[in-house]
Amino acid sequence: MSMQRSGKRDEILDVASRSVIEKGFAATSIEEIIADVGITKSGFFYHFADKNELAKALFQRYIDAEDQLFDELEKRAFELNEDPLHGFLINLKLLAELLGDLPNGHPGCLIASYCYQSQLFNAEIRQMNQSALRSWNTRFRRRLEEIAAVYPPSREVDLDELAQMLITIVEGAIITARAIGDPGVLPRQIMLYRDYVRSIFQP
Amino acid sequence: MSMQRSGKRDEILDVASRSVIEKGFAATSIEEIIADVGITKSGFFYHFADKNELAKALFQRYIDAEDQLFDELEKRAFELNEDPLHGFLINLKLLAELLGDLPNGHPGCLIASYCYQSQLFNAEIRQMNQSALRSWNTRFRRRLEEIAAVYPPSREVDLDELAQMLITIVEGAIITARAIGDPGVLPRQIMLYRDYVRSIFQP
DNA sequence: GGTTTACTGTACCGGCGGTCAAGCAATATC
DNA sequence: GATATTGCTTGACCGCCGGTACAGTAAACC
Repeated sequence: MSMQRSGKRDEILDVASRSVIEKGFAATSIEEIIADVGITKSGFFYHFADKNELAKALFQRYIDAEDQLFDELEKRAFELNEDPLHGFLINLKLLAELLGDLPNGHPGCLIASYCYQSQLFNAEIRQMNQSALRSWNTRFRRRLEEIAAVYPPSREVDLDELAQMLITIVEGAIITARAIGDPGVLPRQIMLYRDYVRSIFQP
Repeated sequence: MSMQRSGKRDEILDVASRSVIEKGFAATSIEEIIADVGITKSGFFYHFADKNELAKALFQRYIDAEDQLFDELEKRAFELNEDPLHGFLINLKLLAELLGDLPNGHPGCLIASYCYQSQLFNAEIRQMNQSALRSWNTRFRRRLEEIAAVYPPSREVDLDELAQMLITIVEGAIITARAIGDPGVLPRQIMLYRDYVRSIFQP
């Protein structure tokens, strides 16, 4: 009986993460998680003080994974074309493909999920949510500023808002995709955004 | 003591609707609703067989209100300018103003709220969700088709996807607005969509 | 005057989030 | 080889909440 240190904590996070994305945080019961993991209730509360602490850990995990994903996509895109505009357009194409290719569309976004149940969480988690969104916004805005420096925009547009538009569309598309049961919405909407960006910088 | 017929049912819906938009459905307890309304638990279950029936009624109410709102905005817009493109652009402007003007930004969208907690609800509600989104999509696509008939698009674009983009952006903007605590996101994102539409039909 | 409508009152059930105290086996430290 | 620490288990318990069951009641409608 090999007793790996702290093995159950990760198992809890794995099981909980799947359940939360599928059913939402509120509908994910601790009793269900511990049954899946094969652990007792006290075992759960040994690792997490309460359900909020579980939410926090899940959230941090999700944000880190998304950050890494964005990093990799950006890197691959700009390896293919180092021009700021065309690199970004490739980046968007890769993003569209990735989000369209996942098993059943995108698994859903914890940001939005948590946002709609914000009263279930404390200020700390809402703060994490906010700073994650801001950091993604900054990431995309910087890319857009690099583009604008080389390709003067055909009409005046606020680059911060344009960066926010990508996040907005991804969040919104996840919702509509789930609601109408068509995972194709996500890649198609990203491609529309891509078309819009191109129309601004390369009319 | 004037006993108006079925008065409490509406009161329940009013109170519940406020709470659901603010906190989410799961975090809205029946006990809290009945305390606010000043009713007993049995009184609640006289009107609604279970919490799911409450969700259904709230949802139908929300969809009807949104439908009416879209109707009015459209009517006002096309009274100001009957050209399909300019009428639609005014329609979007009015929508942006309305959503930016509401007390604390938009109160939130039940569609998305329910979407992220879909396992809490039964197939009937998911069906309502789906058909509401489809009908809004059709509404906007028809407008875009009328525009395309007069203003041939500068580049090929799927009008159904373009219609879906508006819904996607509104849903997404509600989320980002809430998450970063800036109600201005909603009108600004709609105005970006407006700019995109104009760039397609009137480059 | 009888039925229907719109509730109230009371009592109860099971699931869930959460708490508390004690114990125990494996590992790390002295 | 004793001792502390880590990572749990066992088990008992609390209060809130969704939901059920059923009897009663006052007004409104026919």
